[in-house]
Amino acid sequence: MDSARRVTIKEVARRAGVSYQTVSKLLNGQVQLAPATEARIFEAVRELNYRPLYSARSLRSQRSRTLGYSWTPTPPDQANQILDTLLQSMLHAAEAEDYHLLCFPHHADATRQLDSYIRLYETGRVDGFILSSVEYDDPRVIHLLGRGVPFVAFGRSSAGLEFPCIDVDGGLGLQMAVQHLLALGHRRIAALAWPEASRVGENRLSGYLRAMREAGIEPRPEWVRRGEGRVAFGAQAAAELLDLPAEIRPSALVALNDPMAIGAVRTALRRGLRVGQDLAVTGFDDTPLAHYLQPSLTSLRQPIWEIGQRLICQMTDMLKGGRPPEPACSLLAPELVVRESTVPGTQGRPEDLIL
Amino acid sequence: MDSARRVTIKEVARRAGVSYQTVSKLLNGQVQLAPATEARIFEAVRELNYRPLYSARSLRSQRSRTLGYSWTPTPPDQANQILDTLLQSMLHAAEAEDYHLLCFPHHADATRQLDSYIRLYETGRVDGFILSSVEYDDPRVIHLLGRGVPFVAFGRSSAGLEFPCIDVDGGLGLQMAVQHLLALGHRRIAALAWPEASRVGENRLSGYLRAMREAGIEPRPEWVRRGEGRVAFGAQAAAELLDLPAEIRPSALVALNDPMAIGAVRTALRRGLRVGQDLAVTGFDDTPLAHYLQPSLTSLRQPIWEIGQRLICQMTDMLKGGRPPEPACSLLAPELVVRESTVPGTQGRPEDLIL
DNA sequence: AACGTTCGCGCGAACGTTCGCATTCAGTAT
DNA sequence: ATACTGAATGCGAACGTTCGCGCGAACGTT
Repeated sequence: MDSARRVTIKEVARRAGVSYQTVSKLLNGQVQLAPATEARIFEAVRELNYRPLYSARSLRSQRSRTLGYSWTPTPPDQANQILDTLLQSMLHAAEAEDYHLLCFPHHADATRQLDSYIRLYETGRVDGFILSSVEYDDPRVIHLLGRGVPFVAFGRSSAGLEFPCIDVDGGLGLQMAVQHLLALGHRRIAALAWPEASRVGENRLSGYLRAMREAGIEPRPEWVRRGEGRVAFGAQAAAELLDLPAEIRPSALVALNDPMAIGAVRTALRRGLRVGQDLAVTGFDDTPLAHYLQPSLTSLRQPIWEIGQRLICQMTDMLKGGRPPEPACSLLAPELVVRESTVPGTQGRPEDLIL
Repeated sequence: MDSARRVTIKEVARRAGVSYQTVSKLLNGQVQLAPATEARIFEAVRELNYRPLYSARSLRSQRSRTLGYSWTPTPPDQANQILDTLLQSMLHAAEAEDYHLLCFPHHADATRQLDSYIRLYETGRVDGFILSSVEYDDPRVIHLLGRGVPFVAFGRSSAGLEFPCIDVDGGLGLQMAVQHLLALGHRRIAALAWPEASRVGENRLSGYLRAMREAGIEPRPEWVRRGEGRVAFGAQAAAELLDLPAEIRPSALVALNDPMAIGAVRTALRRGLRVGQDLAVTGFDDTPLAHYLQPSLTSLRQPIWEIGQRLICQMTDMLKGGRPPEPACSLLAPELVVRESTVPGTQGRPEDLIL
C-alpha cells in the first residue's frame, strides 16, 4: 500500500518519448519546444501526476525558494491583530512568487536567536529573511549585513545601518490627523507623545509639528505632552491640557498611539465633555478595539496587507536580480479611519459594544 | 567575495583523516567511534564551521523534517490572540524535535486549498500537517486520510471520521465553572448556549447539565437559553432570565463564550445589579479583553501552549514510529480564571481599563 | 553549393548527502 | 594455528533534479 513509488522525471520522459532533461527544461520554461512534443510532455505529466521533488531541485539549483520569518511573541493578555494579517499577506505574496515561508521560534537570548538565523541560512534551508520588530542597532541586522545574507525589514533601524526596509510613514499619518482636525475647524490642537528617545515617536511627532506650521499655527510648548504610551498617562495628560486657560485650551488632540487616546477620551467623558465636539481625539494603530469603543475612536491604520506584499516582493526581487541589498526604504502611508471621536454619529456597532 | 565555497562533508573528512561516510554516520549518531577519531571529526567540523546541506540530506533520506500549517485568517477587526501563542508553542516544540514549520496561505476555495496540501506533500516539502479549525466532514481530513498523509488536528471532526487530534474538553470546562459557582453558594444557575446544531456547543452544555445534576439540582428548561454567541444575544437572554419569578430567577449564569457573558454583564449593570454578587457571570475562551473589562470577567482559558506542544509531539511521534495514524484524541482541560464577575474585588488593572 | 544561424533536443556531469553492505582488525574461543 | 566474533571504518551506489554544452537538422543567405 505504501509501495506507491515516486513518479520521477525520467518516467515522464520515457512516456513522452524525449530525454528527461528536455522535460526538466520545458517545465522550467528554459526552452521552446515543438508544439507536438510540448503537448506530449504535458500530457505525460498529467497522466502520471508528476510532481518534481523539492529536495532534488533545491540540491541541484542551490536555491530553496524559501524565506525565514521569526517574530517576538505578544504577551498573552494582549492580542496582536497585526501578526495574523501580516503573515497571511506575506504567505499570499510568497505563493504568487512561488516562494514559501519557513517560520522559526523566537528566543529571548540574542545569541541563540542569531544562531537560528545563521543556521537556517548556512544549511541552505532559506534564501533570505524577513525581519520585523527591528530595534536600534539590531544584532540581527548587523550580522546578516556582515555575512551578506539577504533580508528585508519591517521597520527602520538607526541611521548608521543601511538596509532594505519597509516602514509606515508615521509623520505623514499625524499630518493627516492634524489636517483632518484643522478641516473640522479646530485650531488649538495638542499632542500626546512619547519620550524623546523614541525614533518612531519623534518621527510621528514631526508630522504634527509640520502640519500645524503649514497651517500657520505655531504649536505651543504646553500642547506637547510626553510620557509612556499607556491609558493612564493619556488620561492624566488630557486632564492637564483641559485645565489650561480657555484661550490656549486645546479643542482637539492627537495621540501617538491608541491607549493614550483612549485615556484622553475617558478623561473627557468624566468631565462631561462631548467627545468629538468639545474635544476631538485621534489615536494611532487602529486597535481592533477602536471600532467597538463608545465613542468609537478615529485612528490611523497601518496598511499591513500591503506591507506584507512589499516585504516579500522586495525580497524576491533582490533574489532574482542577485543584486546587492539596496538600502532603499519604502515608506507607506497609513490610512485615517474617521470615527465618532472626531465626527460624532459617524458609525459604530452599538449592539456589539463592549461595555 | 561571494566565492565563499560551501564546506562539504568531504572536506571535513579529509581534515579528520577518515572517510566522509564515517563523518556522516557520526553526526547522525548511527555509529560508535573510537574516542580519538570522534574528537578529530568534531574538531574538524568546528574549525571548518561545517553545516550539512539541508536539500542533500532531504534528498537522500527522503524526509523533509518539516510540517505544514495553514489557518483560516481572522477578520481584521477582531484580534486572534490564539494564533500567536499557538504558533510560538508549535515552533518551539518543533525545534526541540529538530523539525520546522512551513506556513502556507489560506484559500477560501476548498479545491484550491486542498491542492496546496497535496502539492506540498507530493513534492516532498513536508512530512505531514497540523490542521486547525477542523469542520464537520472537513474535506482536508477526508482527502488526507484517504491518501495516507500524516496529520494531527486541533479539534475533533464528526463521529464518522477517526483521526489523531487534540481538543479542549469544553464539557469539563463548564463543569468547573458551575462547580465554582456552586461553591460560592449559587443554586439557581442558568446557561447561555448556542443552537443545538453546534457540536462544540452541545459538548460544553453537557458539562453544565452534568455538574448541576451531580449537585442534586435539576436544571430547569427556562435556564437554558440558546442563540447566536454574540454580545447582543447575551444581553437579551440575561434580561429574560432576570425577569423570571424570584423563586426561579438565576443568581448566576454560565455563558458558552465571552461575548455572551459580556452582554449579560452589561444587562446586569444597566439594571443596577452588582455583578459578582447579585449576578455572577462566567465566560469561555478568556478573550484578552476579559482581563481589562470593568468588572473583569471570570472565564475558561484554553491551554493553547500545551495544545501546540502536543500537536507537534504527536505528529513527530507518528513520523518516528511510521505507525499508521492512531485515531486517539487527547482532551485537555481548560483553566478556570477567576475574576471579578464571580468574586468581586479579585483583581484588575483599573488604571489601564478600557472605558 | 557552401556557409552561418537558429531551433529542437540530447548527453554527461554534477549537487552533497545517506544507505546498505563489505572490509579490516583486534581479541577471544576452539 | 584456525575459526569466530564484534567493533571500527570504508566503499560504491543511489536520491531526482538542473546545468552547461554540444550536435544534428532545417532554414535562409551569400
